[in-house]
Amino acid sequence: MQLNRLFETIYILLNRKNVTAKELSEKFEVSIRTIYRDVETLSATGLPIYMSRGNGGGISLLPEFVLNKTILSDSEKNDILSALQSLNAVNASSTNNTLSKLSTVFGIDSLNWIEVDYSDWSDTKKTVFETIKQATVNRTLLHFNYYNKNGDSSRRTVEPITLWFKDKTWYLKAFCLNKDDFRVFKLNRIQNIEGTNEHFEKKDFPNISASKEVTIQSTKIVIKVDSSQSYRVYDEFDEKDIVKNDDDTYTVTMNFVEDEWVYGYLLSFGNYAKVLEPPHIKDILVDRMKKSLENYS
DNA sequence: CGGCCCACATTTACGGTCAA
DNA sequence: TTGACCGTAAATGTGGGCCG
Repeated sequence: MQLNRLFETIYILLNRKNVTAKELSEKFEVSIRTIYRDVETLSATGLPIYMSRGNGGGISLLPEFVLNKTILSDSEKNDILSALQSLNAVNASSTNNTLSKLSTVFGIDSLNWIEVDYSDWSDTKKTVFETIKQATVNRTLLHFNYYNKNGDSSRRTVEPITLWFKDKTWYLKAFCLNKDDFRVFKLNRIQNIEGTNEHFEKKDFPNISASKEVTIQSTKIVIKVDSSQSYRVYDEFDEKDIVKNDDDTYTVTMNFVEDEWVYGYLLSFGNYAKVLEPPHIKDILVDRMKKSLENYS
């Protein structure tokens, strides 16, 4: 990967609306295939780069990106220039280095600081996650159907801000255009997600505690677990939430958003755990087990 | 003759593989 | 990492024939 080729490509794109891969390949004296690979790399940094086919087609940056001064100021353009010059002078070598410089210049925090292994996720969940990730990085609007607790669905258009992992579950912090307010969406309840090319100005998500609207109501649940499950207890909970009892059992305190998942999760301990608090969850679980029993009798 | 449609050509992107 | 080669797809351009 020739380093400054990427920078120069961007610089050319900033000054020209469109350039074909062939043209670039001739300029840089590399093959067309290499140019396409470069574009792939640039795209991976979150740069809104796209290509169009046919006569008059070629490689370009999203016009909003080039024109919008808030995204790319003159000083940032100068940054690119100086980065180019310094690279020419130093002749540095490392793709990672290039990518992080690019990210810095463009103010895009899309580097691989986090890795999510979703090999055992369903295709739907993967799609939802990937679409949100792309839209968050590129700051483009998202459309999706959202199911609330009661199973009612509504079509939403949102400005994604952050993917958020809390209590073993993924959430999306976003600005909802339908409600004209900030909202937190549970990924599991999102369906028929669609990305768009419509850009938006990034807003800062308000402090959770400052806004009641977006507070996620979690329930304090206390369970007593058999010692045979110690591997699960220490694997899945924080040490400070685990109390080892004299009778060789564990008392675990957890805070979860109460929903189907939690009931299933608690039941997954089978007869090795017992819910101590709150009473209403106890009742729900008893009810479920009774119904399960009926199914098998 | 002018306008329309269709088939074909051209230009460009896109992804895979393999060897250097 | 790159280049060479392969096939494929999509958008656009072109030319010829048909029809009113």
